[in-house]
Amino acid sequence: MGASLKDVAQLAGVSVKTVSNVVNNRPHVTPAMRERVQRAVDALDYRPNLTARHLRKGRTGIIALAVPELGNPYFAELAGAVVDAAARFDYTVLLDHTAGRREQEVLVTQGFRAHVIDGLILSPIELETADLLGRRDDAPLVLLGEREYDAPYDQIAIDNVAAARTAVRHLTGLGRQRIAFLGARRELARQPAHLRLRGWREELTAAGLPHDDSLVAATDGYGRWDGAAAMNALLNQGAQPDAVFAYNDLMALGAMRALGERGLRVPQDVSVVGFDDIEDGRFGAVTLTTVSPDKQAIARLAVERVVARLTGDPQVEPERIQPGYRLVARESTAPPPA
Amino acid sequence: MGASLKDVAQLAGVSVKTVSNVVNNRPHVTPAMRERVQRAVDALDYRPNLTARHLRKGRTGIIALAVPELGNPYFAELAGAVVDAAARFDYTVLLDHTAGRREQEVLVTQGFRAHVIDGLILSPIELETADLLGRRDDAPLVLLGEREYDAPYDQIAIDNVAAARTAVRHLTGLGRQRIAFLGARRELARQPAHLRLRGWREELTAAGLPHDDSLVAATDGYGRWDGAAAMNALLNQGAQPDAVFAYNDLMALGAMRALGERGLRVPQDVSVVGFDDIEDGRFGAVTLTTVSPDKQAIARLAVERVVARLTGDPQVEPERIQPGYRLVARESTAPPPA
DNA sequence: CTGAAAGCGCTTACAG
DNA sequence: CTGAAAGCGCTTACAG
Repeated sequence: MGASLKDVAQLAGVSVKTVSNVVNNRPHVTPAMRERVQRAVDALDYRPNLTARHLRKGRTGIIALAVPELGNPYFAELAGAVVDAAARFDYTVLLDHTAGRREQEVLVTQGFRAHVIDGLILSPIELETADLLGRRDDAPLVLLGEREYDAPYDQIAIDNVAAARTAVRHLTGLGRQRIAFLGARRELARQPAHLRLRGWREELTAAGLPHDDSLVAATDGYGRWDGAAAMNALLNQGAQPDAVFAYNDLMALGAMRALGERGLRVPQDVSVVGFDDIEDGRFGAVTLTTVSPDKQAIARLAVERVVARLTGDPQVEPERIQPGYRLVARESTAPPPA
Repeated sequence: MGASLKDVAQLAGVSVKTVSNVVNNRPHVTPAMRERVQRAVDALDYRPNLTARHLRKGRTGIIALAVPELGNPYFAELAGAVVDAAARFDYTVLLDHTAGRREQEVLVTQGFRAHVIDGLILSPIELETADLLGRRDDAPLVLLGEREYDAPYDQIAIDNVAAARTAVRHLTGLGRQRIAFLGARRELARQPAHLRLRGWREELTAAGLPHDDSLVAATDGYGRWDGAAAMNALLNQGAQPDAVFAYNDLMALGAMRALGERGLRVPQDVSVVGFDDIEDGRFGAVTLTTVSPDKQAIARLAVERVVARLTGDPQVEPERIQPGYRLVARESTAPPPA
């Protein structure tokens, strides 16, 4: 067991209050006193017990971040950014993953870790508005990502419809006409890809192109494997897309692999656009064009929001904040030969 | 603020002890009493304050995991596995990243989070034995990965020399003779790739091949970009490898990209083997042969070890535990035409 | 089987 | 400017 404040006070021959003042760098302590206490602190290798401090202050200095899947580089990269952003506010990050399952998301949301975390940043997949409305835990909660909720919580998400339209416009601008969408959900009730699918539809309409449902592939998951499977399914059904807009980069990468296995060349035969701008997309045999959300901003805004709720006026209206994004054009949509 | 034990006791008309017993599922409480207390718990939506509980018990239920970089899928995948393994012991995981910098690693190791974490799992890059010997924090520490230390701590790492030899043997078995190694360190003093480089050398010798230092490329980092840069540097110096063994998959992926840009075909012209078995390697245009460490086992062993130190006899000798690995052959080393 | 009380290690009014 | 004391919300011997 380490030394306590009391031990230090005893050794230094002062009260615990004084030691506390020194340890917390409070003013109004004479240099000589500070020096004397510091010597005792060093001698005993004293380190404050944060648990006790937190019990006293009602704060732990820990923010939880709950993401669906750490194996998805998007969330891994985002988690790294959140850890950095939190560090700037002296918060540390406790990591959860929900596997995108509603029960897990609800659990996290209901504060099963009540009192150990000060706030929560959650990127939900299946969570419903009702789950949020039934929430009783009062730790600040900030939502990330494209699911839309009718509940009084801050949410950080880029404008997914507009971003998807930008991606599709990039494709139509290349002269592509049969643009497939990969990553709709089989179960319509739980539709995270909703907004991106809508963007696809809207932009096709704007371009005077039909939106052909036989070019929409549904999946259960959002990994490389799902992308490859969806691509194969489409091709097996006889679809002949000249472009693919995938729900995310992982699926786009899987789709490119599937296209390659069938001898279809990217970008000559099929242009491909993903979403997320994960590092993987920048180093493949064919680099991937993608919609790049500003992850640093997302992380920073989320942390700032949690901290603001923790320290500020709780009556401030919850907001929907939209960080920026940009389209990064790479080889997978290099212009086809004229 | 939520309700406390005391509030519940008051409402139920019993002592806090009894409530505590019920909440903690202790035996010897009559069903009627349990029922009565439970009703009060529900009415007040009482949830125990873990901070207080932990202060009392001296444990927090939190294990820290410190990795160099979450953006590296290997560590992201490993982190996911650690979170899962810890959950089975009712521990949650607090995530740190060190950027592979010695100061950060030392900081983490010296218990700057003393008393908030029960134990630490660290994957060091630059940490030195001396840093470990100077450690004063008494929270259990388990080391991960290939750095070798002469300090009394548990370490979980596959046999890197043997694993590297397996990779190189796979290459020599294909008839390759000029096998480059990517990922040595420029600064020799801090040499994480040490063991894999030794494996490369030993296996070449065993195969009766020279180990040509002009085929060894040094880097500062271990990402895709570093792999591409190292590959380019080698090629620019006039090296003509017919195979590449990279320190990790990320570098191998970067190298493949660089080879492709120069018109060198994988596997026809150059065979490539990586290390880590990250998912990215399974879905490129050319899938990547790799050494696949058993990540589930690594995570499980690390957590078990921390928990054992926490609950068991602290006098047990620190061990070096070697989980399994296997070579996964994929397209990047498909046999060249005879 | 249950109650009253001490104590984990801090911080913070309250005196002096 | 510093000291003595209460209290954050639990758990756990100790009585009864």
